[in-house]
Amino acid sequence: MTTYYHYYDSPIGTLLLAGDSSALSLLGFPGGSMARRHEQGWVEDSQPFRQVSRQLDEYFAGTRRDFDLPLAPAGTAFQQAVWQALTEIPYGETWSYGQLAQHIGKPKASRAVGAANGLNPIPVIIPCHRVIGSNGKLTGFGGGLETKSFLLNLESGARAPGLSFA
Amino acid sequence: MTTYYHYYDSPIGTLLLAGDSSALSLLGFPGGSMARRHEQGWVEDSQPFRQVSRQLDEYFAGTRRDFDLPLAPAGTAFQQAVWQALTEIPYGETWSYGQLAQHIGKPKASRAVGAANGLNPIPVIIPCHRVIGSNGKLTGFGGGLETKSFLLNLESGARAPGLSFA
DNA sequence: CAGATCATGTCCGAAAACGGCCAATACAGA
DNA sequence: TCTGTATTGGCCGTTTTCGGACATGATCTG
Repeated sequence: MTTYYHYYDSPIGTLLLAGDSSALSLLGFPGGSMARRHEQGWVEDSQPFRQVSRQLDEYFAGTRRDFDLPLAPAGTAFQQAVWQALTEIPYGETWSYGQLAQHIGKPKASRAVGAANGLNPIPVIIPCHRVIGSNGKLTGFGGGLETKSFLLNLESGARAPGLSFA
Repeated sequence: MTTYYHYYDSPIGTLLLAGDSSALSLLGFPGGSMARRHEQGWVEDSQPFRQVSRQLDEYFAGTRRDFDLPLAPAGTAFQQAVWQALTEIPYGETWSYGQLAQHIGKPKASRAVGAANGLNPIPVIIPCHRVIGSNGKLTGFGGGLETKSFLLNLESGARAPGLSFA
């Protein structure tokens, strides 16, 4: 099965898109601690990512609230459950790791949820940025906390998204 | 890639042959400690094993001393090296595990060689039975020591192969 | 309020266990 | 002496096991 990839320019930097002809399996930040680059054997081709790119355009423009794309993130059953649950967090809302844990029927697995969250292969589209600590702190994000903050601001409808941490 | 299998009757019992359309990757004894059976998803078909069967026929009849077949044993680099070296032991000869270790350039790895030997996926054809202890004892064989003895007797040209252990 | 405790799934590195070994000893028997 | 048979300690790759570390949070203790 051939894996295709394509670099997409966005307000939060250049993003790596990758997947096969039927579904997206990876969205990576080239920089930061979770840096991902295309691997040997992958084929550069923007064609399979036309839908993805369009919907990302709309999302960053603020005109799209939900993604409608075939996704194929690879992970364990538990991780799949977590990522699935992530897609059920409404645009603009934030849940705590504990709430997410409850939502998948494992109330005490909040920490494991955090770990699974950190391994989300398709951030932004699978909105792991909508999960924050129960005390309101952002606590972590593969693409950097600034990016997490940016996304939350974007979704909050702020006219001029700042970098308000705290 | 489809995996084919076929059961082959031999003087040392029924043998399981398995592989893809291009190479043999497994020869298993259905009984004994190292018992192997065909797995789910494999396809029964004697066709891919015509060459293998013919050469085994000749080998057991005593009219073939070397096999000429495409093999694809799966294993680590070290194991591959050991199995490769095995094929260089002449018919009828026996080496010690230490000699084999030397032959692959790791004189002190005789013990590791023994372990790799025990994982040989294609016994008989890859002649792991030609390796014995430096003191002359047979020490071990997946298909049972009797089988190992039988094969060595066969290769020694004995008219009526007995089960001389000692 | 600041800290300690515990529960949870997964990954990763370290450490230990486990063999189809072998050469160097130590001894018992002739 | 000269055998043959146990015992010991070292050697090597692979597999298994184990202990932390995490994008946490409710509860308990001082």
